[in-house]
Order: sequence, then C-alpha cells, then structure tokens
Amino acid sequence: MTFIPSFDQARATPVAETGPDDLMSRIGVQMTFAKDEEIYGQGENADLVYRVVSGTVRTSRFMPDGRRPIGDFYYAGDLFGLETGDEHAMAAEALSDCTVLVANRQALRAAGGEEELKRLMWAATVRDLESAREHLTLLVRKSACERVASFLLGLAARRQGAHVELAMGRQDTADYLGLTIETVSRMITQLQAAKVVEFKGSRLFRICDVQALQEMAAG
Amino acid sequence: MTFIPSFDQARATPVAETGPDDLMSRIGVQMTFAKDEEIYGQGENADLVYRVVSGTVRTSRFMPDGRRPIGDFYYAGDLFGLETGDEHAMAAEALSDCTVLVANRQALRAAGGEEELKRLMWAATVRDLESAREHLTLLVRKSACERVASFLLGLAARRQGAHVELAMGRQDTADYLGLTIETVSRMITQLQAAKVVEFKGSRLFRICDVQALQEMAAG
DNA sequence: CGTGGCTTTGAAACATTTCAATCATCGTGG
DNA sequence: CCACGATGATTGAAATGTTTCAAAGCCACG
Repeated sequence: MTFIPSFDQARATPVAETGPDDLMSRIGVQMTFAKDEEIYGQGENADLVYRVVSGTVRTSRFMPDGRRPIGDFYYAGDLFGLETGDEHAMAAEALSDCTVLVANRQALRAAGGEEELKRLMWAATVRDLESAREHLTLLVRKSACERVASFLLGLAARRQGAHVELAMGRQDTADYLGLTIETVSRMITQLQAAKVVEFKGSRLFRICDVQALQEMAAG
Repeated sequence: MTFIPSFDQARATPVAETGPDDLMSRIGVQMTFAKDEEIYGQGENADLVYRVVSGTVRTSRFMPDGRRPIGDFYYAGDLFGLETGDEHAMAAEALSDCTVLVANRQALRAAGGEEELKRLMWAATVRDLESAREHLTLLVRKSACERVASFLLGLAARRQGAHVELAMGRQDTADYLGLTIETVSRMITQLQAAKVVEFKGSRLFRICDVQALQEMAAG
C-alpha cells in the first residue's frame, strides 16, 4: 500500500466489462509501457486485444500534413485494440506509464469460446461508438470555451472525488478538441478567472461551480 | 439511358448488408415519408428497425441552444434506428421524400432467429462506428475548405457516375460540417472558381479535378 | 408573373490561430 | 541543496478565417 506512485487509478483493478474473473484477466498477459511508448502501430495486424489496467492510453492517427487527430482516450478498465477490420486503423500510445493486459484473439476464442469473444467485441464496439458520438458533439459544439468546458465535465464524470487528474497534456487535449494548445490554455485560464474551475498545477483540477460549467458546456 | 431524372439513387434497390432475400425485405413493411417528415423522435422507444429503400434520411438532435448537430445521413440500403440502448438517442427525419422498410425487432427475431438479429445489429453498429469516425476526422480537419472538400469527396465515393446529387440542402450540410451555411456556400463557390468541381444548380455537382479535390481534402 | 424558400454575396465583427516571448515545474548534475 | 537546462504551459499582439447580419439573387411553385 505504500508504493502507489503518482496515479491512484492503479489503486483498484476496476470492475471492467465483466467480473473480476473474466477472460482477459485469466488469460491476458500483463505488460507495461512507458510514457509515449507505442503499444501498436497504425496498419498493424489487429490480432491482439488489450485492456488498460492502470494509466491512460491514446489512439491517434498521423495525417499527411502533420496534424494528429486523436481517436480516443482509454482509461483503466477499458478494452481497446479491437478493430472492426483486421488491421489497426489508428496507433495506440501510452499517455502515461501504464500497464495493460494483452491477449491473443485466438487464445480468447480457445479459452472462452466464440460467444465470449463476440461479447467482448460487442462491448468494446458499443463503447467506442458511444464515445465517438460524444466526441462528435464536442466538436460540433463550436466555441472553444464550450469544448473545453464539456471536456472537463466529461473527465470529471468519469471519476468521483473533488480533484480530477488530467491524464493528458495540453497538446493531446488540444488535438482531441480540435483546437490549439494556446487556445485550450486560454480557455482554462478564463474558466479559472470565472471561478468555475480551479487548477492546482496544470494537470489537476477541481470543479468549483458544476452548474456554471454545465451551462458553459451546453452552449 | 436518356431518362435519368434528378436522382438515380432509386434506380436499383441496392445490395444491402445481405442478399436480396434477406430478413428485412421479407418481413419489413414499406412506408413512405415526405420530405422533412419525422420517422422517429428523440427519446422514443427503439423497437423498430429501418432500412432506407430510396431517398435519404438524417438523424439529428436538438440542443438546448437551438443548434442541431447531425448524427448521420443514411442512404439507400443503409440500416438505421438500431440503437445500442433501448431508446433513440437522436431523431430521424426524411431528407427528401423517401421510402423505408420497417420491421419490428421481435418479428425479426421470430423470423430470423437471435443470430440473424445479432448479425444485423452488428452490421449496423459497425457501419455507424465507421461513419462516426469518418465524420470525426472531417470535423477535426480544421479549415472550412478542407471539410467541404472531404464532404464532397465522400459523397462522390458513394455513387459512381459523373454527376453527384447532394441529397441535403446547405443547412444540413453546414450542420454536418460544423460550419454556417454562408461558409459552406462560399467554399463551394471557391472550389468552383478553382475549377475543381462544377455545380449545376445548387444540388448537383461534378468533380472536375479529383486529384486537386483530394489534395484539398487531405489538408 | 409574383411569392416564398433557399442560396449566394458583401462588409464588419468576432474568435481562433500563429508566432514569439515569458513563465513554471521538474529532474539532473554540480 | 541549489543552480541549471529542458519540457510544457501561459500570455501577448498581430494575422487570419469564420461568423454574423443584411441584402440581393435564383428557382420552383402556385
């Protein structure tokens, strides 16, 4: 209990899609990735399935012009790497140091049966779809302030407790929101000036006025 | 060959997710909807499944502030209305007069079995996910010109033939792209000035220079 | 042939980006 | 333990792109 480093998300292996004795934990192999390390590459074969144990993972794609749209962020308990096609449409990288359970699709099928694999894929796909939709509304919501407000609200919803850790830096946040780091920074400053949120350092915040934040997020 | 009117999408009942004798066509009931008519409402129970036969359908959601993000457009052959939850997250409306096959989930299950229903849901969900991702890259792709270029390219990819019909008006296009109608209009004017596309009226266009358009779309 | 809806165009207002500089934070080595 | 350098975050000012508001144009329809 003494040696929990900077993130407390490792504290409990979260209840994932299924119970604690689910397939992934039974046959998955635990791997650790250092911050910014690639977990899999864009275009690679997608025969492995992953689940975040601790830390945060980001999927992203390189565009010809250097921009790098972020697909999604995956937090402890989330399954990722299950593609609808058979190769990875995006690359996955560790946003922070993180540990991940990895399992082979074949092995999953062998151990749990076709049904169980399908269930996993369904759960992961539904989660991805819902997340993509949420992301979509974030981006259509036009003003920078609204996007940042929604983003913070979304992060806070995920974890209870007064203080919320921003797993990603400004650049990743900006990429996700379709803004520049400067704009994100300005909006955060602005939200703080309005006493809606309060930052302790650049990665830890607390919502002071939930209602105000919700209003800003809703447009 | 002489009498292709404004839309040729009705010409052939397109090959859908499955063969011509699939479940939907066997047990589905055909309904027609007039332009702008609501097919189902946001929040309604999602126990019906739909497939576009002809025309185009749009899903959208009303926001408190009056903006109306568009979820997706569905073209002939597309399944829609299958939700991951049990009520519709968005409303669906007929973009043009259209005919739709409607079937009850229970009836589908009864007629085709659980497996077949699952297959349908899987196909529809995967399609939605892929579409959402494409939409996402459209929105993150920042400049208005790039968005419009990508949009036109996407439409053209769907249907072969020199001329492409824009099923949606400027307002729907703008909502989809996260822009205003004026900006969309200006970008189209600009693309025409550059001799990249050519419009015949406001809803029928032809790509003159595919490569140039692709470059503009790619950023 | 006029009317209503949708599209296009223009000019000014506004928000975001860009570029550049400063500031904090944190780990490293003196 | 403190100074240093590095990385990432913030701030400022100018440039740019998009929106807003207003007006005019186009087309289909009665």
